[in-house]
Amino acid sequence: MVTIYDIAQHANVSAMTVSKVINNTGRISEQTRKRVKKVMEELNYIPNSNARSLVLQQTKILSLLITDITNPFYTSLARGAEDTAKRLGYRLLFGNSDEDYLKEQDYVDMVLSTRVDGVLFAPAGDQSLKNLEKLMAHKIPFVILDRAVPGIESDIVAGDSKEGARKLVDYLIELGHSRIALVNGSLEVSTARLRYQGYAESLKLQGIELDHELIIQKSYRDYKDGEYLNQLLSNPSPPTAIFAANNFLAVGVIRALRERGIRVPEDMSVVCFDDLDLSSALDPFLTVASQPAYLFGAMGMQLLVERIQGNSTPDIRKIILPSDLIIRSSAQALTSEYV
Amino acid sequence: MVTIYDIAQHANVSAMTVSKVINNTGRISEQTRKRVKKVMEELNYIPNSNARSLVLQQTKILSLLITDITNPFYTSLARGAEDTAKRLGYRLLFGNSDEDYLKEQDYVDMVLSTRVDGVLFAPAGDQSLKNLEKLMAHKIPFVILDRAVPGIESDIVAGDSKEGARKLVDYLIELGHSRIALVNGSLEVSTARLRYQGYAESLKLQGIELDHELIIQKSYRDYKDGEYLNQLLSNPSPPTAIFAANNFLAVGVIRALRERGIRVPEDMSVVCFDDLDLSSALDPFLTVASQPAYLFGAMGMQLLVERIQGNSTPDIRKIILPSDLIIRSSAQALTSEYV
DNA sequence: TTAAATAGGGTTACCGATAACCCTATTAAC
DNA sequence: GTTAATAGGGTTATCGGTAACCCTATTTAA
Repeated sequence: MVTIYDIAQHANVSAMTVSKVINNTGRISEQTRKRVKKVMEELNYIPNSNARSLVLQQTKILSLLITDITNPFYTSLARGAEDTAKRLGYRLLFGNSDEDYLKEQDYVDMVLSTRVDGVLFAPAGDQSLKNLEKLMAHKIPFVILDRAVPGIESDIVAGDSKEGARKLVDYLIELGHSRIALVNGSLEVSTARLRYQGYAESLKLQGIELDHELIIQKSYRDYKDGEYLNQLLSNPSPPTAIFAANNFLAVGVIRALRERGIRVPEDMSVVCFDDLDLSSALDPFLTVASQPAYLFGAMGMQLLVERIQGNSTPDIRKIILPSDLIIRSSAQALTSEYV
Repeated sequence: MVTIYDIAQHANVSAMTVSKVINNTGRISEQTRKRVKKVMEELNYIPNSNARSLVLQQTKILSLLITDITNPFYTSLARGAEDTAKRLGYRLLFGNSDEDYLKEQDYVDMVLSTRVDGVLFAPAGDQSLKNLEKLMAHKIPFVILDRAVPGIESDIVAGDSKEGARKLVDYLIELGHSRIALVNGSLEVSTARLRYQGYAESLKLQGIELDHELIIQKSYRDYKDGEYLNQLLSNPSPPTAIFAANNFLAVGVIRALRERGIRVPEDMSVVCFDDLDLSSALDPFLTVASQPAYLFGAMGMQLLVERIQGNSTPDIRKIILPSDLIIRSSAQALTSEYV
């Protein structure tokens, strides 16, 4: 590999002069500058950012950790983060925790040893606390995305899960439903808790009693097994609508319903959090509370870089992005079947 | 940040001894080893991989470049690559070219300055040649994914685009269609060329004349504008089926058809390359030639690491993964409307 | 005319880790 | 009892780049 010393030799200057040309610092005559640049091109010089990082104590690498790279919500978020990072002159190291604390921990160690300048962190859940504390202990700036973690005070970009849930459940109630099931993620995840709260509040405000028999808890990821539906359906007074706490769970619910010969929305209404992008483009079917995923990434990155460059207030900033009720056809009025 | 010198001081040994403990090299007594390890834990030591990379001349970072992070094909591929990289002890730097040669070039420069050990490269198209040559000039090992680039001889993992296209078109012909349109990606992309060839061959073998009026060329990404459909539909003898060269194009085609009040499959059959994962799970609708995306990433990564570690033959390896015809309901027999 | 300022560029030490080699007590061998 | 091995650990140079400081010739100001 070509180094500044090679350039220096060919251009008949010192290595320091080459460094100055590269960084546009110091005093260099136009003549030498041109000569050096020419040699750099001829030799195809590419700076070694490891060496540079070592002395500058900054890598210009940021890192983005998401919990599921196959979920369209996170890929849109990733695109927002990447676009913004690039615009601001940073490289981006991706990581995928698969909702697994151990993978997350591995990833944190890796990130620390890479000495990244900052981390955009979508936590797997409350137990991510330990991993985030590790980042803090090493003074790595980070911004949390999507899921708050109790015990951590930091910049955060999240959605309004409670409000979104309320919108969805309100909508179902408006349609005449009162037996509404909730298929939720783990309560170790803040968004699942908030969506539960939104669900509960909405019911309460409408005078509908909360029935714990109608609440299922799963993981946001394992949507394939629809076993739990049997429990819901064998209820003496089964639900007429299901609120799935995220897109994957909704897909699981709908598949499982269809396998049992239950039609959506004719026999069962289904709504969920997070849109399905391509799916919805292909077939506008699912009624959802859609979150501006791209913005999550873009704004998070913006906050992170501001924090790193020190041109943000020391105050912690919490950005809550609204979600949007998109009414399509997976839920219908309960009375319509009698029409 | 804690360094080996801090550890050395606290443990009352030299920095070299610490290094030896970390790497399990040299001769160190069990006693000192334990003492050093204890200090490392107490001080929360994390090795600086930049410093290590500098002297070892290897970073243990690999890089994955894809052309569209929102396309489920590439995210599955990415997951395969990441899982495998992790298993083999490498970190992964992601990049997203958005099918743009310039972004791709930026990314190559970044990758070079990071001194990654190797690159998994899904080229934007034939003009990626220049970017790949740059990697070669700097002796960075790489494996090409998905799209061959004329002029580059390297390890590659790709799908059997011609065969997949043939299967799809054969199937349409079997269903009685003979006016079959092709909505293709840019011919600067090898997969688009091969899918065209498969299409053409299939028609020829069945004695159907190829009609250039039925062939549309777009980019794999810009599926939103359905303008071209007007051209197809105003044909004196319009198509009864459309073969879209990838999933995004198919979504665009179907949306545009529906906007025009044309039903799929009743009025128009549609098939395409690449599955839609979640979409298909939700609603098994699109008939597709599905590629094992995860395997693309996993095998590519495997090849790359073997190449880097030098335990592969010097011969170039080309792995062609088959695609699978999945018959669902977006295409139907032409005659059925007369039934 | 002379001192001070400036332009243009070089020296040196250091970032954190490792390779290659060296040194000194023990221990083993004869 | 002496020599050769070996265990256990230290020294030094180096990876590629940059900060801080230094040096010298020319220019500028008085």
